[in-house]
Amino acid sequence: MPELPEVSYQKKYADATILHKKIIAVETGDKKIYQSPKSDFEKHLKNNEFESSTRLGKYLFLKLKKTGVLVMHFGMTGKLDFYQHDETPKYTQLKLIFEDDSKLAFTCPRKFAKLYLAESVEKFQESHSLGIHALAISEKQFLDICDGRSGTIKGLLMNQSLIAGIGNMYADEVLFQTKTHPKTKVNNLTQKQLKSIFDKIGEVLEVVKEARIEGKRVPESYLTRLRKEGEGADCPRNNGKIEQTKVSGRTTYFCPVCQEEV
DNA sequence: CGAAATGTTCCTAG
DNA sequence: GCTAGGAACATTTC
Repeated sequence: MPELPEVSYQKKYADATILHKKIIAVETGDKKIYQSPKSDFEKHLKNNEFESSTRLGKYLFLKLKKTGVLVMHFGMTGKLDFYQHDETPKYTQLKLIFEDDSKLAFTCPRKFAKLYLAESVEKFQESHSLGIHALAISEKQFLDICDGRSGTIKGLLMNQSLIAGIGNMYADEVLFQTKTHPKTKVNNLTQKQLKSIFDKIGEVLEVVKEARIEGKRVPESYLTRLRKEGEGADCPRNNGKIEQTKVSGRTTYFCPVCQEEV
């Protein structure tokens, strides 16, 4: 459940289920998930309640009524599961039991997720050198970030310390929508191309976010939905066959006809 | 059986 | 400091 649109879905889910309910019990799982001692989590969460939630990049922040914030990073496979029965879900790493006997499980089979306790969203952003939230960035901020960079555009889009929230799938989508080859060096892109990439970041994330929240599919014109078909799938614009390569160490899908290499 | 999977971090090397 | 590439992490799924 990892990139910004999926985290938006988790935020909506949390808002609809767990706010303003007293936590009466806390059960913790694998130590590697916890970025502070597990006893701290138990101490801070028990007899407390969540007041509100915020999202920054791929992180979800749950503000506690007493003090501080519970910070969630979903890794590749983390998600929230709210339920009222007695069976603890598989792969539960954190379980909270509320006063009304409802429960929240934070599950993660691959255990790449992380949980933190922080004083505030701002302090966490600073101490983890998180960049600007991908849906809050201005065109000028984006152009400033691009200025003087020598790496690939895909690497830049996925760099969380520059822009927070874009991962492998939606970096590919933005570059497909702007007909940019993922290996293009940032300093070889014109201002006009960069502006178009900026526009599509907002558009792609909004469109996918809506789709995730509403439980709808992403548009037919999107590359995202072809990822599972892999190489050889037809380009949504009927221009060629989708190819696969590696950029910045990640599996990258693109259409060699639409996204010509420079 | 082997490979790959929406992420981050750490290491090496240029 | 920036960037690329690879490995590691742990488990499921194809």
